[in-house]
Amino acid sequence: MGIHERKEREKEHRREEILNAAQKTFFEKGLQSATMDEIAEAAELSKGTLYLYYSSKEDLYLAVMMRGFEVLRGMMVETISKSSSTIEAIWELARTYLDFSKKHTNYFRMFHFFQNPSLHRQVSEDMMAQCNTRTGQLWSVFVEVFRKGIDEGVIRPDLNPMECAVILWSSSDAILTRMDFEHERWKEQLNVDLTRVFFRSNALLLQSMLTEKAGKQYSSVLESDSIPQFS
Amino acid sequence: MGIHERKEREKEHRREEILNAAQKTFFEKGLQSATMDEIAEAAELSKGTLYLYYSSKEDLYLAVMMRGFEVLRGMMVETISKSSSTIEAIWELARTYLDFSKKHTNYFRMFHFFQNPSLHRQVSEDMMAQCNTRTGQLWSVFVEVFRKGIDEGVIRPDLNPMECAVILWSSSDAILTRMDFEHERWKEQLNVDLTRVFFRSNALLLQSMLTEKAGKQYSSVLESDSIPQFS
DNA sequence: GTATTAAATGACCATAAGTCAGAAACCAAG
DNA sequence: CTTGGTTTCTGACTTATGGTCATTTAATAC
Repeated sequence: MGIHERKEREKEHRREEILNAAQKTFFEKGLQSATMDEIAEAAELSKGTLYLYYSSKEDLYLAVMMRGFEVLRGMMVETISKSSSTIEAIWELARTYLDFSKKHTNYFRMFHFFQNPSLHRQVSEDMMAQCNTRTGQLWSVFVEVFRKGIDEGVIRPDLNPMECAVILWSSSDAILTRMDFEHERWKEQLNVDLTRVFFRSNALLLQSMLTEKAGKQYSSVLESDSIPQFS
Repeated sequence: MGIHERKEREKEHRREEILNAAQKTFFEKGLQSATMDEIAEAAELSKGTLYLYYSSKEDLYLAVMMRGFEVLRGMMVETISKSSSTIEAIWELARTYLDFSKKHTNYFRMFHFFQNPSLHRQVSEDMMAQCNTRTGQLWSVFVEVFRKGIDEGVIRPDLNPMECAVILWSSSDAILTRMDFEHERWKEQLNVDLTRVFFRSNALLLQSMLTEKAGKQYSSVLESDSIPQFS
């Protein structure tokens, strides 16, 4: 009988509907200000039902956030497929994160909640484990590119691909976060264009990561005073 | 008459006592879990009184955080005074931030709440302005060192001191945050030592920031596979 | 048609930030 | 010392909200 299967599908569908309602509400109001009653109303369900599918507001928030991981991963994979060299791929992956932070700011902001466990109050072990698996997938995309770069002899062999990934990603993330919240303030009060700083920072890091050989090839691009352009 | 002055002093003293109680409570429980009733009890005052001195829990939290700014600024100024060259000063300032994040983790974590306005619900304009003034003081310490480096010809003249400061600070901050929350996970599951990554990241950035002349002088230090050591 | 299981409900509970009318403490003047 | 006014403090109360659970409703099996 297919009844059991149909019920499974309906259950999954309900989970998705709740997620849609939650996403809409969280995007509009943020984690703190969105209430479970609002989400329930948006989902046309009672509050109690939400708790049959997600064990806390924070879990629900992280479930929405994971959609962001998927979006970002898709963008990253596409970027890699379009790049014609490993160095270009690394450069463009960082730019992809910039694009993501601008087009999907709501997801981008959600990441910070996940990354800062001191903000967690009701996050379940299970949800945390799921999120960690997903971030692992993201990391591996990025790490692989560096590994390839080292194999090809364009990235310094004394560097560890994982280290490179952490360094470039962390620095990008930090600047994008600042950009998100204070782009105007820095621009107007301090005359600093954080977008420019973002590319500058990546150029400086990448420059130091290149082998001597690759350095000669790419130095003119990376040292340009305008934003480096590969393609 | 000195009555008015005495009352002012007492009022200031009360403010400090409340801050002490709040610090103790926030350090133990964090922003979310600490309650105003607990803080009131620790301060041996009623909850209502707290609101005569601070207009919200979040304002009180930020008031505690600003003590952290002062501690960090003191450490930074001392580091500069002990450094025998500008490059060493830059390097050691980053290390100082590492030390701060380890010795004063509670303050360090508070900084993230301040830097992420999407977490703010009841922060007053006034408190925000005070915090911004203080961070401005911190930035200027760091920016001045870069300016000096450019003047001395050891930092590339095509770089802007403010940009350099943002880049090095942001990247340090991001790695220290990861270290704070996931040092063990990265060490054990991925065999990545984030402390090493921290120094690596700074070495890579600083290397690219140096002028050719200074590069020759410092390259051996910055390219060493162990943690660079200036003094 | 009836029993059993699954899904959904919403009144209810507990917690906690913030308020405010009144109490208490303090002070100056007579 | 007393009185009246001012400042400071209090804690019961209001309001908001995350999470629960006994009960209802719906679906399925027999």
